[in-house]
Amino acid sequence: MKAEEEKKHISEEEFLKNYDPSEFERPSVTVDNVIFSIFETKTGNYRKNPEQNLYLLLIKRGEHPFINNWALPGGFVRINESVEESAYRELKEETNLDDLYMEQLYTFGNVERDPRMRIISTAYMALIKPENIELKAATDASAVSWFKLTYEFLDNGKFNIKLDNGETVLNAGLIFDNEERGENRIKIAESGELAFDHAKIIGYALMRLRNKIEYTNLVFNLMPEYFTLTELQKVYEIILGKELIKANFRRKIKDLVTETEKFSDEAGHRPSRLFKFNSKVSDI
Amino acid sequence: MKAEEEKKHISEEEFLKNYDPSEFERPSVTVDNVIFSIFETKTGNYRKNPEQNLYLLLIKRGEHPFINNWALPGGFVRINESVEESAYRELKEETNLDDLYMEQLYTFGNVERDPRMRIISTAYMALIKPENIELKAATDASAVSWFKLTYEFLDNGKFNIKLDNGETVLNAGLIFDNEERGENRIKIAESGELAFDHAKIIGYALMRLRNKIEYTNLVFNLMPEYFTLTELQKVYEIILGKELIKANFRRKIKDLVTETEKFSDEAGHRPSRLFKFNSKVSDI
DNA sequence: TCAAAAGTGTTCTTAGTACACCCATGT
DNA sequence: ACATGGGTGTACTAAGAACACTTTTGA
Repeated sequence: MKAEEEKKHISEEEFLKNYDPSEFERPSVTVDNVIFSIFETKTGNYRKNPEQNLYLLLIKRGEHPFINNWALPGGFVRINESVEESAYRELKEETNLDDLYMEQLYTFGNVERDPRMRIISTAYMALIKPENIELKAATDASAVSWFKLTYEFLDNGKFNIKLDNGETVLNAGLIFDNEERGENRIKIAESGELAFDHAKIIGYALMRLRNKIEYTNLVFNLMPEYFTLTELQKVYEIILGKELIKANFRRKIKDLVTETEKFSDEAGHRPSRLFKFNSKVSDI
Repeated sequence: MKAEEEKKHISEEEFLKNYDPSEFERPSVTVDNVIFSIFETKTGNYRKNPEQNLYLLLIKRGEHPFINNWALPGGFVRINESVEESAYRELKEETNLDDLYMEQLYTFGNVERDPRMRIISTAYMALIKPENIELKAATDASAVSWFKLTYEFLDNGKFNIKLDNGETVLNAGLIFDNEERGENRIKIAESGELAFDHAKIIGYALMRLRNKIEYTNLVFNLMPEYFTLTELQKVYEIILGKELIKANFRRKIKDLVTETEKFSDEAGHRPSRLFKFNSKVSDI
């Protein structure tokens, strides 16, 4: 590497040849993907806009442990792929998509988080555009399903997540504990048939999404190419969990979007101009 | 776990007994700590305040690979400790401190990041108060040293870091590439005798510190119990890399600090009131 | 006396909040 | 006609930026 090293008794090359990688007992490493998207559902009323909701992709486990519980899609990091490649590969296996946003969320490394053995898992958060959804059929006897995600904050640091795919409803309860550091800042009060510590991971992802939507252009990754400003506002409202005032919202995001000449029709009210995003923002 | 599982052919208990954890070839997992502190150096001029600087703790490697280069303190995650415990243990081994702030930074998982073997490393950023520094003597023939850290942004996404411990000067060059995702967003142009990808990790930590100082109370962890507002402002200025206007700065942080009845003396100018921090801010 | 830093006040600009109003559409 | 959402204006408040000035100290 550096000239001075050549002078040492053994060279780096020689050192590497003699290095024994089995010297340390190793944990396994997996990735888990928290995949969000926004879908809309038509309402009965011809005047009303379709209802938009936040959705999360889960897989029903076909094996022990946590058999028949729901889990985040993920898998083991292979020895010849980077952690990111691994997350991306798993994501593609589940969603068949290329055009998506992915960011590393957090690495969960508590000793007892998997009953099988010591597993450290790096979680990723992915956002995919609704127009791109093309869900792969369930593989190896395990079901894949999008769950509508709603959540509410309670008073004493508690935080409930509800996941509903039309058949199954999962209710998870989380607790913030500011006395704790790192991974244990969020504790699972009620796992609600979510496997492993995945309720906690989902909680982390939600918080990350909530925070970053305020100061980045993350939403962009949840929107189709053309969208109305009301649709955009609704996505913000869903993620932030509060209503926004239209005029103020529009002033705030006006530099992020570009007006087009297209309009949405098919509505029992005044047609709405379609917009596009015009830039990205760095987000380290 | 759940009642329905009991009905399955094999129980979870039985499943775990037969589970073979050696089924997958596993990467090794390490932690690396980016440990920052602020030290002050007296100036010759009796009127002037001491100069404050940002420092970073590095270890001189006594072994291949990267022998004689400087590296972040860290080590392997043991099979019976969480990743956070591991980072904390390493931190204590190096600094002997309890009272510190630590947060997970990022997990670096590129395949070729360690020439020995496949190593995934979870990096942590730690902030320690200058009053607490009690540096452990160098262990196992490797030197431990605080490096003064300065940095500058260049035009085309480039970013230079200079580390100086009085004897050795390390110059690292990093490049932001917004086309890339995740770990590869920052590339190493010049490693400057920093081992492995540690220049990149330091770059990540610096960016994190810069960003979070704006919307959290992280600085608190770099300040002594009592401090003047000018000292506090200087710490902000060092980390943000720009000068701030005194009156505006004081208005901005006025709710974070509490006035005390103490004053700093020993100066060739008007004595300065000492303040304390009064609250913490959550920072997920 | 004076350099250095402590400490406060003023003015202008920008961003955020709340609310009120009019417009266009399909049934 | 009318419910629904599209679209814009106004008025107030809070936060941010730039600058100017006074005060206090030790040598």
